Amino acid sequence: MGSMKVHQLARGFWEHEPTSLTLGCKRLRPLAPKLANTDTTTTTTSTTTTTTTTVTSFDLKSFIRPDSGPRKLTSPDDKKHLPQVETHPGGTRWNPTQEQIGILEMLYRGGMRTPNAQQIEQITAQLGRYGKIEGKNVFYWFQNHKARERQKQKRNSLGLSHSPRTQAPINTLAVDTRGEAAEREEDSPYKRKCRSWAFESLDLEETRSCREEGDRTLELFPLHPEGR
Amino acid sequence: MGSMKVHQLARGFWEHEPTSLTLGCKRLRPLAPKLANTDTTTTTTSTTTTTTTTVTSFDLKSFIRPDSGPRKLTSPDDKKHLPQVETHPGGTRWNPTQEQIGILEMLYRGGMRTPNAQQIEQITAQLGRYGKIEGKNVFYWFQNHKARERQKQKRNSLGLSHSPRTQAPINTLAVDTRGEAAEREEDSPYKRKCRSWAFESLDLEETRSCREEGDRTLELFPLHPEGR
DNA sequence: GCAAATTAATGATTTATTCAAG
DNA sequence: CTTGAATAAATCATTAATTTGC
Repeated sequence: MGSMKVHQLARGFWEHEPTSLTLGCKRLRPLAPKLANTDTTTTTTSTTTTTTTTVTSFDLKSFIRPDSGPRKLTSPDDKKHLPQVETHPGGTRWNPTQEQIGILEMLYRGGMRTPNAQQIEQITAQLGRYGKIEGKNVFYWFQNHKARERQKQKRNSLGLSHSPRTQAPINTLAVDTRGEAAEREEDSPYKRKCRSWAFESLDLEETRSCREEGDRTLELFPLHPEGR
Repeated sequence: MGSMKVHQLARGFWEHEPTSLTLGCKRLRPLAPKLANTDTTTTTTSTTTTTTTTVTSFDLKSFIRPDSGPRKLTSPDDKKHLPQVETHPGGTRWNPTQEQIGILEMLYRGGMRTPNAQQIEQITAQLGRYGKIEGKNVFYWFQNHKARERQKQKRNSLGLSHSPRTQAPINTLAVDTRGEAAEREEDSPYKRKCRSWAFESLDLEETRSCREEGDRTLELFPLHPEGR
């Protein structure tokens, strides 16, 4: 469940010791035909690794072609998933509970627009009490909410007040269903703050393959399968 | 240097154990006036900690207002940084070495456009051999390079060939200074892949304040000061 | 009443712009 | 003026609502 590992293995990766990258963990890609050209399989991800060869040097080939590739190989039954996609029980995307949304809206009304990493962590921690949630969800929520409030407001101001003015100062009374009053504030577009950041998931399959002990895979977030 | 901690403290945060979150590390927000009523405590549970008072409830106030706000409090000397921003010696932003760029361009020419988290890690690790670098740099590089190659190409096609055609098939001979041939490929805008993710930096000031031991702050990336 | 078919919301990504360090 | 960094806008893709036919 929601957890992140980032221990051993992660350290190895991120700290990029000048050594050979210790790609110790194989990464066996189930599919990945040997031909490898065009390939479009979507997901696959990975690094590819032309399978076998150990890898110790940079080996550019293994990087290119993030995904995509001919789906041959799988032959008959195709990618009808089923015995595959089961890795994560719940669903693919975050489905906020009422409490979570309530809190988020409160924060938004309070003036929060682009929380920084630390704030996101805390919010995530708190919201986690009401249901599964990750930091990225919080980040995205604010991004989306901000954008949509903005466009909603624009629509309104254009919709029922013909004069091009009355843009900023007046708090549009054309409220929608929910009270979404406070929006003015000092939204200040472009403020050049620091931004939230982190690398996530990777790919379920791959990560799985690396699993040896039971807790040192690399995943900052509870990698949700979504092979999207 | 480039490393990420994410150990002790981080685990506590991200895993959001239903317990009290142990926000041992203060977090004192310099600003954030005391007003605050409206409260709406909702949740309860720790986190936050408006400065001194221990705090045990959600306390939204401490979240809002990522930054900005009346900078009173700090009183005289202000946030003139200086003795503060020193955490990272070098400069603020990544300054790629020739080798790093060479490799990145190779990858780009090889067809890589939007590497996923795992790829970014590996690339970062390798490029780290030639100089300080973080995953976000790699991420941004690809993003920027892709965008700029695109606009450059557009400029060219419009600039020196009037016929709206000759857009795709021909490899524009109007090369700029550097060889940037391969650009065609199947760039496929919008592919809905999985994306890289991670939370970063936070804020120098705040993070610093948390510092107690010497290595268990929360920062997935070597927080670069840039108080931007 | 229910379940497939549609539509409305909105979570998640990618692309376009903008800012600013060097 | 080049380009790393960050934000905003545009999109895609799911999921929940809502409607419709039985």
